[in-house]
Amino acid sequence: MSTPTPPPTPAKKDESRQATHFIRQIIDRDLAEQRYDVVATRFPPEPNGYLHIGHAKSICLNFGLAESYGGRCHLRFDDTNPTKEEQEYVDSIQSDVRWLGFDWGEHLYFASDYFQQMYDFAVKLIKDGKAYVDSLSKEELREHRGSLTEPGRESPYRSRSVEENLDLFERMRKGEFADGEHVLRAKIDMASPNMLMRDPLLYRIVNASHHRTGDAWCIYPMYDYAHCLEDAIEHISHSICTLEFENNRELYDWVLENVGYTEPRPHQHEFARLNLDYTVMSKRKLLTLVKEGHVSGWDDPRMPTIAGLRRRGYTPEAIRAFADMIGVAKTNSVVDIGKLEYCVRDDLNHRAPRVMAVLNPLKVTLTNYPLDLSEKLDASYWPHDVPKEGSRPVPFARTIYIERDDFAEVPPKGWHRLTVGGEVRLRYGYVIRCYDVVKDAAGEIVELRCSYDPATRGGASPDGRKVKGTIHWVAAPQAVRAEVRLYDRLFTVPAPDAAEGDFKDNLNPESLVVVEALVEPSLGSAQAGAHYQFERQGYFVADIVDHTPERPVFNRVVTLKDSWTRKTAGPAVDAATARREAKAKKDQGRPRPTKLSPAQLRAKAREADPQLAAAFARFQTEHGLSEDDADVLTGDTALAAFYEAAAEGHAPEPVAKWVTNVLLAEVKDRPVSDLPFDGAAFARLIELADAGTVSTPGAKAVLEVMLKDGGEPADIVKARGLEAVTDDGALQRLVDDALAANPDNVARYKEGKTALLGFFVGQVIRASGGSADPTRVKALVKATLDA
RNA sequence: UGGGGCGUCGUCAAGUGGUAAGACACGGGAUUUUGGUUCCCGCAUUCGCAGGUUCGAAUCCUGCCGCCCCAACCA
Repeated sequence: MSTPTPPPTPAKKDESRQATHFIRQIIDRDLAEQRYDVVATRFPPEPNGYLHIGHAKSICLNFGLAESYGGRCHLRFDDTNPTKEEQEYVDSIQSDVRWLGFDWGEHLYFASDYFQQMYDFAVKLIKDGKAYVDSLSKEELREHRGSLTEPGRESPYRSRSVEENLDLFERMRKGEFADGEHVLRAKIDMASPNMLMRDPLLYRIVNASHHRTGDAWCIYPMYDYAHCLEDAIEHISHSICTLEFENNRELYDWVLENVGYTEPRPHQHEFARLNLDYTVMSKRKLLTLVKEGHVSGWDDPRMPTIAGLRRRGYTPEAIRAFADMIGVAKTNSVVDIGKLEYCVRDDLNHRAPRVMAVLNPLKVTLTNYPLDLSEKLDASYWPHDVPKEGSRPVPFARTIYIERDDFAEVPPKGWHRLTVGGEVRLRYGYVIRCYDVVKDAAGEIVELRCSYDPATRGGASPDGRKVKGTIHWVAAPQAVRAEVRLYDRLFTVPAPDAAEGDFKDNLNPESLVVVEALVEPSLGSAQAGAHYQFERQGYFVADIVDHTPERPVFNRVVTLKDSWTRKTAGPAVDAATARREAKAKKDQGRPRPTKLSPAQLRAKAREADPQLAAAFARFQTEHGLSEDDADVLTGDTALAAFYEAAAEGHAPEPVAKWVTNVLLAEVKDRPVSDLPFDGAAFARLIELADAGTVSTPGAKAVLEVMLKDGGEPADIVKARGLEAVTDDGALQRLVDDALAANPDNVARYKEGKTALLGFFVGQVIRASGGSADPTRVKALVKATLDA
C-alpha cells in the first residue's frame, strides 16, 4: 500500500469566508459609532409549537452573530398568551436549540417574568396621559380602526381622566371584569397611515391560567407592547425579526421612547424568513398535519421541524451549513429544497460508513459455487476518497440477493448492470454472469441463475477484463431483516400552501414507503441514531425511537445523487411562480388601495399651491425646460425656489440637470432650504464644471464639501487642489503607470474585453485624486491600448 | 389617507459610480470496485422595463411594471 491519501485541505474554502450581510453591516456601523459596548441578540420563540427549519435560520443568525462579535444571545420565551402556550413546547424548544449546537448559558428568560415591570410601565403611560382604558366591544374597536384607505375614529372613552384610567386598569388586573370588557390602549393617532399606530391595544383581559404564572395575572400584554420591553429589560442591542414586522417597528420605537428608554436602547431589524419549496412552514399548518394525523407527530421524519429533521437523520452540522448557504437578506424568496439535501449529503459523505442493504430483493443462485463453501470477504467501511480506516467481514454464499432494479431483461441503452448474458461485479465479491431467468406462473421473475468467476475474488479483474457495473448484494443465509422507511417530500407541488384548495390536497401519498429489506449482518449491531450509507442508495439512520437490535428500523435521510435515473426528471414548476399564480386568483376582486407615486404627490402639491403651478408653467415656457424636469423641480416650494435662484443669470437647462440628477441624489429627504449654501453658490459650481475648471467628479467632490460646511466653490477647488488636470504629458504618465500595473487586464483588453476601458479610466482618475479630466483620460487610454 | 418593504442566472446571493463574486442546480470531461465522492471546464455583454445624468450606471435622477406585509383582545 502506498501512503494514505492526505485529507483534502480545507484551507482554500475557509480562508476568506465570513459572510457579510446587511445585518452584519448594521452591527459593524453601530460598533464603529460606539452605540453599544456589546452585541446582544435574542431568539424569542412563543412556546406554542415546535421549532422548524425556518426557526433554525433565525437561531443560527442570532446565536451566530453573538458568537462572532463576542457578545451574547438570549433564549427568551415570549409567553404572553396563556391560551396557546404549553410547557411541552418550552421543553422541546430548549432541546432543539441545544441539539442544533447553541448554548444560551445563563441567559434563559421568560417574558412572563417581566409582567410586573410591564404593568408598572403601563401605569406610567396612563399617568403621562399616553394610555387609556377603552370599553368598546371587539366589533366596535374594529369599526373605529378605519381601513387601509380611511382614517380611524377616536373612541368615546379616549378622553377618560387619568384617575379613572388608573382605577379601571387596576380593577382589570384584580379580575373584576370578564374577558373583553375593557382593554388598555396607547393614545397615539387614530389617523395614522400605519394601522398599528391607531391607538394599539397594550393589554387585554384573559381569564386563563398561564403555564408559568398560573393565576397571578388575568391581564396579559400584547406583542407590540411586550416584545420591545423584553428586549430593553434584557439590554438587547439588535432585535432581529422577520419582514412581516417591518410595520411594527414604528410602534416598537414608540413604546420604548414613551416609557422612558433612551439610547442606547434596542433597535429592531428585519430579514426575510425562510421559505422552502415542497413543504409548509407555518405553525398553524404544521399543527394541522399533526392533529389530523397526516403525519405521526411533530417529530415525523417528513416534517420540516427540527425534531422531524433530527429523526429523519439530518445532522446539526448540515442544518447550520444550510443556514450559512442561504444567506440573510430582505428579499422574499423560496429556497430550493435541493440545497438542504446537498448539505446533508455533503456532511454524511465523510461520516457515514458504507454498508450493503437490499431494499427490493431478487434471489440469485450462483450455480457453480461450491455447496459446502463458506467464506468471508473483507469490505472497507470507507471508499478510497474518505480518509478513514475500518472494515468488516461480509459473508458470501451460493444464494444471494441483489436489488431487483439492478437486473433488466431488456436493458436500456447505457445499462451498466446485470442482464441475461451479461456480467456485473458484486461489490467486494466476484464477477458474475447471468445465464438464465426463472419466472413464476404470473411471469414474474423470481430467480436469476448465474455463474461466478473464482479468479475475481474481492472484485479483482486479473485478466484486465472491463466490468462496467458494480452492484450491492447480501448473502441469503446470513441476511438480517430490517424495516426500512423510505421518505420522500411531503408534498407533490412546490408551493402547497399557495395552490388552489386545501394545502392538504397536495400531500404526497408516497412520502413514506415502508419496505422489508435484507441487510448485511453487521447492521445487526447498529445503534439507534447511527448513520450509514447503504451503498448506491442513500444515507440512512437507525431510527432514534423505534430501532432495536431485535427489530432494526432504518430511515432514509436522503438518496444519493443519481445521474442515471435523473434524466427522467419532471418539468418542475418553481415555487415562486406557483405561489404568484395562486395568489393572483385569490386576490381577484379584492379592492386594494393604490399608493400615490411621487409624480402624483407633486401634482397634488401644485394643485394646492398656485405658486408652484405657476412655476411649473414658467419653467417650461420661460426657461425652456422639458415637462419632466419642470415637474420634478416643482414638487415643493423650497426646491423650486432653490432652482430658480440658481438659474438666475445662467443657462437653465444645465442647472436643472444638476439640480435633479446630482443635488437631489445627495440631499435625499433633506429639504433644500436647510442647505448651508444657496442656489447662486450652486450655480457658480456648475459654471466651474461647465468651463472645465473642475472635472465632473471634481465638482461632485466640491459639492460634498459644500453640503457639509457650505463655502464658495472656487475657494474649495483651490484649497483642495481640485483643478482639472488637462496636461497630456502628466496624464499620459498616469495612463502608462495604470497599464503597467495591470498587465493581465491589458492582455484581456487586447483579446477583446473592451469593457475594461472603464476600469483603466477609473484607475487613472483615482490615481489623479479625482482631478484628471475623464474625457481626455479616456482618449489617452484608448489610444495607448490600441497602439 | 393609505403606509411600509422588495425586484441581480432555473434557485439562493454578493455588489454601495470603474472587470457582474460565490453556492446549489444544470451541461461536458477526468479519476472511480458506489451511475456516489473528488477534480477540471462551461454556464448573466447584463441586473424588472423605459427614459435621463455621466468619459463610464446594477449602483445616481425620473417614469412605469411586478411582488410581499399591515385593518386579531395572535406572535
